[in-house]
Amino acid sequence: MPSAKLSQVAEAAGVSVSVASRALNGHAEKFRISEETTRRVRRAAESLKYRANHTARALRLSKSGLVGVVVPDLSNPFFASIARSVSLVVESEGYSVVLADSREETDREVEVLKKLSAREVEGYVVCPVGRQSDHLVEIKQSGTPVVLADRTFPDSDLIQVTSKHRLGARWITELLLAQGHRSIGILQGLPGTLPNTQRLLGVQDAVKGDNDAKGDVLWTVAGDNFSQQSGCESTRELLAIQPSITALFAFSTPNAMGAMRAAAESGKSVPNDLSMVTFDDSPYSDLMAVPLTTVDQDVGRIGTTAASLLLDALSGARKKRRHVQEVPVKLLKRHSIAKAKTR
Amino acid sequence: MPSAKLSQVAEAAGVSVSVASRALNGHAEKFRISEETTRRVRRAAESLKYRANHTARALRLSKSGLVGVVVPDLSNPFFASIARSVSLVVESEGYSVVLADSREETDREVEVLKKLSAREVEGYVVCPVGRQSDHLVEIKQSGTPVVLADRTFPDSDLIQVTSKHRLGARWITELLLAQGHRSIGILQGLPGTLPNTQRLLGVQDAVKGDNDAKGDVLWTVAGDNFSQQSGCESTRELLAIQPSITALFAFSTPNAMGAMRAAAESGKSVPNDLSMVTFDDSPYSDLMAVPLTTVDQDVGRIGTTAASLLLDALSGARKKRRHVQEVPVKLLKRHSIAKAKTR
DNA sequence: GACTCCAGCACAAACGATTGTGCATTATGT
DNA sequence: ACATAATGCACAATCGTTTGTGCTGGAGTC
Repeated sequence: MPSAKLSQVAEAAGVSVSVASRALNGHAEKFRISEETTRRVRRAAESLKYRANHTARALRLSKSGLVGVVVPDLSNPFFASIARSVSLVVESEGYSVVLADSREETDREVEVLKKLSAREVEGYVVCPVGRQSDHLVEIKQSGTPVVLADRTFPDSDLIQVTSKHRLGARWITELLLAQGHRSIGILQGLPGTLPNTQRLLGVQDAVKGDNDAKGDVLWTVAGDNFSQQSGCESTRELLAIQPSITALFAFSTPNAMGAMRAAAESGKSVPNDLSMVTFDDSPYSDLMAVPLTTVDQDVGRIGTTAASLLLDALSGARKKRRHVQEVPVKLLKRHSIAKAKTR
Repeated sequence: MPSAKLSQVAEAAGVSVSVASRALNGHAEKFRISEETTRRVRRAAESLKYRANHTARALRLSKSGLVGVVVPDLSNPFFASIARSVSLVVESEGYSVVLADSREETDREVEVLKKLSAREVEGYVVCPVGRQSDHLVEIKQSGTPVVLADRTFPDSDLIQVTSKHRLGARWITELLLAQGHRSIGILQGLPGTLPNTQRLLGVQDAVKGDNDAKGDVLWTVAGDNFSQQSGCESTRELLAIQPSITALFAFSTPNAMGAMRAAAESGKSVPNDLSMVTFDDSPYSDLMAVPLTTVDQDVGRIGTTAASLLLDALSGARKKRRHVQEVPVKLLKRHSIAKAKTR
């Protein structure tokens, strides 16, 4: 049942469409519509269950009321949570979220962005695949606000929000150092992305900041992606090349999971033979075979601040805040760190 | 940069808008546009980077090209995966997904559905909160296709897709019975919802089908929701009232997690003192302290079949298939079942 | 009583596409 | 050569809103 049109409301109220429109949109005073007429229109609208046609309005105002959210993988709870908070926030301002999944492929990312732009979304929240930002700044320059979340490009002047990766990595590395670990394996995320480089820096911060830890050796290895699979293989490799490591810092939980499997294969027990920590918490981390000590990102907050930054941009508010926002992280100490054995 | 309008393309090609429109939409032959003209229009469109304005087209054709997806909680990987597959599938037909999260509240569900209808979405995939379906059949009757996923209402004639809950529950219960368990606790999901009742039936099927298992006792208890919290509390309660149970069947993984905690508190070890199985797999189930034996739903397939059923309905295809589709489940045998101790 | 003035509303033009119909011009048939 | 048909395109209405402007009638002023 195509709901009532404005013209029907107008007719029912005995006025013209223009009056009906203004009455319903609160422009009554500005256009000198009498209170009584306004009431009549309101009543007519209600009794006809009038709901303004978004499409028509969108066409007239060139405001679609849509914001695009694009994530690399919606089945990843991290991104799903971001999408969720964004949706919840922008919705309160009358916007709806149209969703796109880039499948971790940059090509698809630019493709879905094109599709979204054809839909005339008014703004984007995107968790970029990671290394390229040209297409994103292009969009921004074309006038549509873009806010980045998680993977960011500080060199661009895009609005962006991310966790305090560096600080978190530093903290958790300090934990490792404090337990005497001097040979630490690092399971990287996607090299070249901001979270990854920041975390690497954080690790170095910790090492440099610790006088005792001079000459510490970090062995880093990179997987192709965030899967358990890749985590397992990389760890196998690492353990083969450098069996002396006493601790492993995985940059993602699935990677850590894979690492645990690899450790088990090679007869090392966690945490006794190999301490293990990770970035990114999973909902079940504390129920794992060995509860993982992790640095936990505040996903919800990433999403909500991204959303409100976008809303600011949409309402044309000057950005009072810096163009890159960092949200705090938390250290979750559980039981995957043991004292380093003397070698 | 508001991309080129059709009128500009037309002008550039030296034709009228109507010709331009038809040329670009493949109606050239039908309306006797010469090939040469068609080519000119095409070239003009390309060089101007013309992209049809979705909004205008939507208004004219009353086809928004949008489908609404509403889920109770996007941060739950189960629903996120459904949303993802739906998005991926409908996108290939030119639709986009607009997302809504009902926060497990029926009120919000009807509210977001209203919003979506104001946006003139052409169809819905909804994972209902669970017990009420009136508003959904109402939408369907108003002419917009609705496909239900997961929680379904077989009595309505809505199109719906769900897992073989009954069969899965039967299988896994049989596993328990085969190990001699005769007193089994059941941690229900949302009572009154189809998955829940079906699973309950499946459990009974297993018991009735086993001649040895006459007089078996099932102790069921229901939590308020699918949280660990609720699983933990319910289990505490259950163990207090009925300490003799030797196995526990949780209808969701978070519930099972909570149950494990409760078991630990009361000094019972899993699976030695208490076997535990669950419905719904979590991505990390096999890395848990004790890898859980579960019946695994094929989430991706739920999503994709829901999506294609919706596409069928949108294209006006007669529904050749039954209006409720059941997708297969898989038994994942891991290590959370032990032989029942003789009492 | 003729003047202005203002309240209160209606008209009509957009927004950018699709589509039924009309009008030339050329081609065909006899 | 004349009627007819086919070809190739342009006109204009339409989808449902919003909004700049114009119109009307009654009150107020002198």
